[in-house]
Amino acid sequence: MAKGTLSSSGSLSAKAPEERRERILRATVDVVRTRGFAGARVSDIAEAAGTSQGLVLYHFRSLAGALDAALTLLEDEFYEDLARDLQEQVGPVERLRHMADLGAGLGPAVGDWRLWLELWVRALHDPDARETRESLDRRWRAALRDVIAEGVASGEFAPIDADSSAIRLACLMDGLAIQLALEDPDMTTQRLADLWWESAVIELRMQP
Amino acid sequence: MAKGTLSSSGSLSAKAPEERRERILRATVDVVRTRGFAGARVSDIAEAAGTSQGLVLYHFRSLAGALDAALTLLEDEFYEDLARDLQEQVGPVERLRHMADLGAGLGPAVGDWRLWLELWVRALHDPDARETRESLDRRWRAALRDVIAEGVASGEFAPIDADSSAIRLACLMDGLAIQLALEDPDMTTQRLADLWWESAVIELRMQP
DNA sequence: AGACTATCTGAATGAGCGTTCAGTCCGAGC
DNA sequence: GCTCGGACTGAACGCTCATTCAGATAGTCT
Repeated sequence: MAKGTLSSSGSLSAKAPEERRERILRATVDVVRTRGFAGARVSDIAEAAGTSQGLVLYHFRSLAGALDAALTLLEDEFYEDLARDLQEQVGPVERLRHMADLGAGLGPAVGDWRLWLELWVRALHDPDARETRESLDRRWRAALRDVIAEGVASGEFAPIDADSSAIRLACLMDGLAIQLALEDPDMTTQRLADLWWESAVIELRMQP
Repeated sequence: MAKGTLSSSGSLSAKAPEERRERILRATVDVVRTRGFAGARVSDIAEAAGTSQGLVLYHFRSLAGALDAALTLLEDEFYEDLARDLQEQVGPVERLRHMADLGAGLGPAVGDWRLWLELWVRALHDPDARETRESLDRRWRAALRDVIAEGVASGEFAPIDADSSAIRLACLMDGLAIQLALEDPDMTTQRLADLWWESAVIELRMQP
């Protein structure tokens, strides 16, 4: 047997606790996704993670602690995914087109818009959530603004104000995404991507 | 004394119960506004209405019943306000401009966007709320589409597809409103109205 | 006046749920 | 081998909160 892991009798002693913690965190995200922040119970999380309620409270200090931890996990992953995804694209038009797909949920990042909705409402009453959501939005808008500014500089977009356009397009994405999250009969992922892209084309006066 | 009211000893007997009910309903809306759907307690409603908890449950069958009733009240008032408000304006440009103000909360109607956010999240998990929100959005979009179609017909707007434009502009309004509801530092009512109007001008290719 | 009903109250009930805790299990170091 | 401590469990505690209920009040009809 290889002695790769630290402890002799197996990977349980050193790895298991962290794995467990991770599982609980994932389970928390899942529960919030299906039940919402307001409906998330410790017992739900424990069940989804396949552990006892006690362990959830052992790793995180309270239910609120688990929810907060899940939130920061989401935030970190969102940013990493976004940065990595955008770097893979070349040129502002490509990048912008890709952002349309990301927002629509066609890409791997961004995740579930229902979670965003939940976060927003939590932000109405919880300062921590407010912080998280502001940070997330800032990053998303900044990414958008940078791409737009890049296109303006390269002449592919009209010389508009990148900030105004970014905020408008970001907000439009939010608004479209709401319909998607709520399963509005008039909205699909494809339609979201298309509508948003059309608006971007008009807003930035792109040439076909 | 005038004998205008039905009962002899005063207006209490015939009017008071309905007034009380109304007060409770208003109180429910207020509580949802401040505490959110998830945070609304029977005791909060009773206190805000100046009555006992028992009465809340007497008039509506349960907490959920009170919340539902408050929701339908909102829906009805929204529609009435919107219809009346738009009738007062003449011409599509005027009407559209007015809708920008309404959405921004500058007008009397529409009410508080925080309530809309709450409704959306409730709609994620509650079928009744989903129904209500879909109905509300349909009406709002229909109003928007009608105004746009009117402008297209009169030549004041470019001959675009009224449906697509309506959905885009409606969603943009939602997205902008979220930032407002969440008190995003980059958003004010005025900025919301301006940003939306700019987008409408671009989208519909209005002439200045 | 007396009975009946709608309205209203405040206390009691009981379920649901977060948190605590006493104790088990097991690897690690002496 | 023995102890120590982190990981973990499941039962128990206590609190919050929706709902129930027994009764008070007052208006209405006979």
